[in-house]
Amino acid sequence: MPTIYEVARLAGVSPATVSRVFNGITVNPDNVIRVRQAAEELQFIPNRTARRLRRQTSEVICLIIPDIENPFFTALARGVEDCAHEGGFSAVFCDSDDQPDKEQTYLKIAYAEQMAGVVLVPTSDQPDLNRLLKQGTPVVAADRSAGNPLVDTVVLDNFKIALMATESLYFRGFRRVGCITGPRETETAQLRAAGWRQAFAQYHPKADPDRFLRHADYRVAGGREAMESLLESSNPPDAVVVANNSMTVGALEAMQDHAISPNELGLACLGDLPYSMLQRSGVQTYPLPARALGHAAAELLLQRIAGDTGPPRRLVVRD
Amino acid sequence: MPTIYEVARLAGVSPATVSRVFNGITVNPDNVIRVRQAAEELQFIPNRTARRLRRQTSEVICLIIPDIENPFFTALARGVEDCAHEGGFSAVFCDSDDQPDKEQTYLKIAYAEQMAGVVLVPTSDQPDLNRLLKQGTPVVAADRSAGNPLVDTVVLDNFKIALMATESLYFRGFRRVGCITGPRETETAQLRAAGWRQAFAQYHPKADPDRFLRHADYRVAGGREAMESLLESSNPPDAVVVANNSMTVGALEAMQDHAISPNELGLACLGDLPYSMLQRSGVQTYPLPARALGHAAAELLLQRIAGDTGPPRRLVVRD
DNA sequence: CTGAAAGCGCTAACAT
DNA sequence: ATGTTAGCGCTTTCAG
Repeated sequence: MPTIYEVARLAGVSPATVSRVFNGITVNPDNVIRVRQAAEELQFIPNRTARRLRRQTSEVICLIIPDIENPFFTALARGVEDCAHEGGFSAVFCDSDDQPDKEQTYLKIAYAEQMAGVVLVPTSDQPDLNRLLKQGTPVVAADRSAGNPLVDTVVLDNFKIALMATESLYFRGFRRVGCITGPRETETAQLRAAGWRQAFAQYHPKADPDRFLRHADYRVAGGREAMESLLESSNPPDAVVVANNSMTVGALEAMQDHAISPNELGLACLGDLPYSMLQRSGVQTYPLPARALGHAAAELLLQRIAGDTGPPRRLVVRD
Repeated sequence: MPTIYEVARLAGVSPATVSRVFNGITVNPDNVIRVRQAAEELQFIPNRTARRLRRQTSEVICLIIPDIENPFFTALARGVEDCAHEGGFSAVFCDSDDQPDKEQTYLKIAYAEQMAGVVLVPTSDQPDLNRLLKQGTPVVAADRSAGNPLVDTVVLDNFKIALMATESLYFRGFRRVGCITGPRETETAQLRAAGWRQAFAQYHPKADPDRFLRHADYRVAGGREAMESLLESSNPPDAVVVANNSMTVGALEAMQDHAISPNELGLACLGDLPYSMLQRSGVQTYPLPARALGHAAAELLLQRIAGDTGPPRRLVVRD
């Protein structure tokens, strides 16, 4: 591993000059050339560890997501990566696997590795960000808030998305639109349910919405059970808004078991179905702009890294 | 950011002792306790950058995949992450986005960041691994080889998987099984086609297999076009082996356009279809053990990191 | 078992 | 514009 010193010797300059060349600081053009040649010859790449130790920061940002196998989060990751790239940063991804302690581990690593910043899709309600923030490493919460008033948050307009999906089902002529949303304690699930509630209340001011609402776990099996439960209720809905892609698949399975087609029972799905197959199944999908979400979160993060110290912001990504 | 020195002062010992405590080196139990307390009090976390600079290596391994939105690679990532975790390492993921220059960038970063090792799913034929290898950073190629006889390689048995998928279609009674495989220059695509060829030749010793084979790009649209092309040929197959999940979706779309059901035209898909929906569509799927592949690759990598200097190995993951 | 001290490779004052 | 030098925080000889 050649160092700056060897390059300096070969180029006949001081190490500082080599450093300057690699940091774009004004240097005599002649020397620039000689340094570049020497570096080329030695296959020199600046050691980032040393640089980082000296500078106390890196050019790497870290994205922590709860599930690397979920297309929503990988699309988000793409957005982060794209933005980081545009800004001259690299992005690395970590999978907290929906486990708060793994999340904590990766937060520690981000701290100990002196990452330039962190985009976090929180899996725990109160991730411990103190160390990171105290050290001055900016953190942006994406998709859901981190339960910390100090960190920036970038989210979707979950309420409105659900509201519109519900209304569109009514416009299509359905009469009683139910809802399958995510876990009770999850912010996005609450907001999506709230959006549905608003539309529902408008059409059925006297009805009890809870009879047409189910909480599930954002997974296929949960969606299936929830749909079963709705179908078996005394006064089943004739259409359902499902709060994410996986549960929609489960819902479709349940319908298939009951030999009900999406034409009879209307279905609106929040989030992309990864394969266009399903789009053809008659299910109305409302793609969530996951990539834009990631991009916006990273953009805000880069601003913070660049020194923006304004008050914490809450951004809503519209598309 | 408290340092080892502050902990040392608070604990009334030398920095070296603090270091030893954090590295599991024998230290007087009393001192261990005092150090731990002091560290706790100061919220001390050892600075990995400094450690890394000193030790010239880290406890982080890096996985570079060509597409973070492809479920095959994310499953592979999970395998890597699991294995790293078991071995006390952390894993970070990078997305080369199928672009050789991005791949190169991330390889440079892995070098400059002194990652402990790299699992690479190569996107270019000849990624430049010299620096990494010269420095002694082990690299394991996963899924396809890196065109470098010096690096370990962990792959699936693509030939056999395709062979078996083809045969199973014949067993089910189909008479002419065609094949849609990946890009001509891609190793996995070649091997899968070869597996199909072998079975095909057995049933049709005199036929020209190329009339029943299509190369596409491993994507939905490509699969669709390939299926169109097969359907419109003069003597279309009555069943098709499709070399990956995305192309299978495309193939199904084409069939839907022609109002052909998977019962009339048999379909075998290499790789999981992410949503069980499709499993119900009558398509026979041959799940690829992507997670096991990632796990095996990481396992081999950790062995190398631990000092195993045996000759380069080529592992075939069976399940 | 413990401490002192050197040094990993780089950057950023400070001088020149 | 360039060189000298002092660290960044840690680990690891080397003495004791």
